[in-house]
Amino acid sequence: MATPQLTKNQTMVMDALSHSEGPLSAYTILDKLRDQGFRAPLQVYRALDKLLEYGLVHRLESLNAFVACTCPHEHEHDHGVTAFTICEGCGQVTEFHDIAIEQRLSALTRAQNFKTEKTTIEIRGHCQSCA
Amino acid sequence: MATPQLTKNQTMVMDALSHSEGPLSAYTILDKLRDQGFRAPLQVYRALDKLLEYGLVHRLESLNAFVACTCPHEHEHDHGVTAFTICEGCGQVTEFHDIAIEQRLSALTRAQNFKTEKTTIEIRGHCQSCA
DNA sequence: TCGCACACGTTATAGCATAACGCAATTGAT
DNA sequence: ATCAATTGCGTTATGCTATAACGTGTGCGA
Ligand SMILES: [Zn+2]
Ligand SMILES: [Zn+2]
Ligand SMILES: [Zn+2]
Ligand SMILES: [Zn+2]
Repeated sequence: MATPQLTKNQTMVMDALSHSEGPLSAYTILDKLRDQGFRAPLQVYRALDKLLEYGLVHRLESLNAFVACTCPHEHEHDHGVTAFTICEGCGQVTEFHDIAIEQRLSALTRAQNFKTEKTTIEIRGHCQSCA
Repeated sequence: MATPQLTKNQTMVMDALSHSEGPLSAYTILDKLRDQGFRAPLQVYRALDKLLEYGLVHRLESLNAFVACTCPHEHEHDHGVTAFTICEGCGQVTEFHDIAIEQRLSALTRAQNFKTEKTTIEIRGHCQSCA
C-alpha cells in the first residue's frame, strides 16, 4: 500500500497520534483537534480509516484505541504480523514483529485451511517500570 | 480458578453461548434472554464477568463478542494462551492453543522485562468453506 | 443479632462507531 | 470544454457497547 500525500484532516490526526505518549481513542483525538476545527467523530474515523489502510496507524482492539506505527522501516510494504505489549500501569505500548511467531501461526492456520487476512496479537500486563 | 455452582443468571447466559453457533454480543444475549426475564445489560455483563473469571467463556476483542470455551479439558486449571481463528464469512470461531507460540511470546516479553497478564491472539480471515 | 459478602434489579449515563444526506474539488476520459 | 466518476469533507442523527450508582434481598459466620 503506497502512501499518498495525506489530506489536511489525515495529517492532523496523524500528528495527534505521533505526538502522543500512548494510544488515543477516536473521541480523545476529536477533543484534541476541536481547536483546529474538528466538530464530529466521523472526521476522525474517516481519517483513521485511511491511516490504517496506509499502515501508518494501528488499532488496538483490546483498548478501542489507536497508535502511530513505530516500525523502523518505511511503510512501502506490508509489515506482516504486528504484536503489541500494553502496560496497564503507564499505558506504554510497544510494537514488535517476530518472524518465528508469524511462521508458527501460518503453519497452524494452513493446517485448518484457514485463509488469514488480519492477525491481532495484544499482550496486556505491566512494563518494567510499573511491575 | 475453581468453578463454583453457577447462579441462575450465569447459567442462562452460559446456555445461550453454549447453544450458539458462533460468538454473541452482550446485547444479543440480552435479546435472547428477554423471554426468560432479563431486562437490562448489566444482568448479562455481570454474568459474563463471572464466566470469564471461571474460564468458561472467552471474550473476542476484535468483535466485542463472547464465545463458550471449547477446550477439551475441564476448567480446573488455567489454560494458558488462547488463540482464535474467526471466519468473516460464516462467523465460525475456532479456539486453539499452541505451546510453541506461548513459549516464543514468553521469551519475547521476558526480554523486555514485561510481566504478561493476558494475551489476546485473534486471526481474522476465511475458513475452508468460505474461502 | 450483627455485619459482611454476594447476587440481583433498575435507572441513568458514558464511551465507541456508523448511517445517510448533501456539497465541493479533482481527475480523466470523450 | 463537458461530463461522469471518485474522493474528501461537513453535519445530523442514530445505534451499539459498557459501566456508574443506588437500593434490595439472602445466606452465613462472628
Ligand atoms: Zn507498525
Ligand atoms: Zn508501565
Ligand atoms: Zn478455552
Ligand atoms: Zn466460514
